[in-house]
Amino acid sequence: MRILTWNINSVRLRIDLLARLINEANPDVICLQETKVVDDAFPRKPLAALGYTHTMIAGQKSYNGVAILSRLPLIEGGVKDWCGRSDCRHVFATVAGGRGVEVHSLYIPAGGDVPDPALNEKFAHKLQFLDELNAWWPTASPAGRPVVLAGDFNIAPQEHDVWSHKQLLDVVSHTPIEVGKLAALRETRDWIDTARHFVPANQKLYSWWSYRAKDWQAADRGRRLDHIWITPDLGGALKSCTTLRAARGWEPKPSDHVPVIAELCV
DNA sequence: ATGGTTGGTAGCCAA
Repeated sequence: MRILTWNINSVRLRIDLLARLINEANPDVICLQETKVVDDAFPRKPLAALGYTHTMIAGQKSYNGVAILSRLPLIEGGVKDWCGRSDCRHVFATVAGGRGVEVHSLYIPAGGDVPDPALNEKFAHKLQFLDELNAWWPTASPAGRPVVLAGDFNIAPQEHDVWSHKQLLDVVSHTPIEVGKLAALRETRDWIDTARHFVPANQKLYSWWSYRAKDWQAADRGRRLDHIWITPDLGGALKSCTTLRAARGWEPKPSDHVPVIAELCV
């Protein structure tokens, strides 16, 4: 089973790039973030024509929005709300058949610009969101069920998940407080970071490059914000994890995030 | 030190 995650930054604007991605990566399950569309206007028809007839979608006007698209039937799915908001950042569903893998598409708040929760409500929201996830995961989903947690976490946890560790220590996405909370989240289930399972910690690895750079490829000031985590019971099934760096240059109008794909023998 | 771009949607807000 090939599971892909992508912050698509508008599913309607990039439906043709999504078709290209499907053609190149051949995923069975697709987790999207920042779909930016209400459910009634989600482009279901072109995706059904490509074989993705099973969907779990939570969207709203203008902002956020997550989805799971699958070739295999989805069962027992739902939407999770955090921080008392219904802002469409988390959907989940179990993929029928095989080992019954539970897949989550997650969009953690970006957190604004100022890395101080007392001065910046968005950063406070991000930290509270992480605290609530940390409290929930130890009790979530039935024991014994394998889980894939995929999405835009908006945090680059390791030194070489950013272009300059020193220069980004005070930049939201790489500050010690949020990195610490993400480390706590990893401990809730002993999650395996699938990308780093295959790429050594001393090697740079990014999934996002800002639109603001004149030449993203030349500057290469990226961050690894997009992740696919799996529970340890899937460790033996993990065959590969690929970050599609080339997608940052796809025309027209690439997303600022690139897809990440994990391959599991389940 | 600062500003740089993009998407959704109609004013700026969010990333």
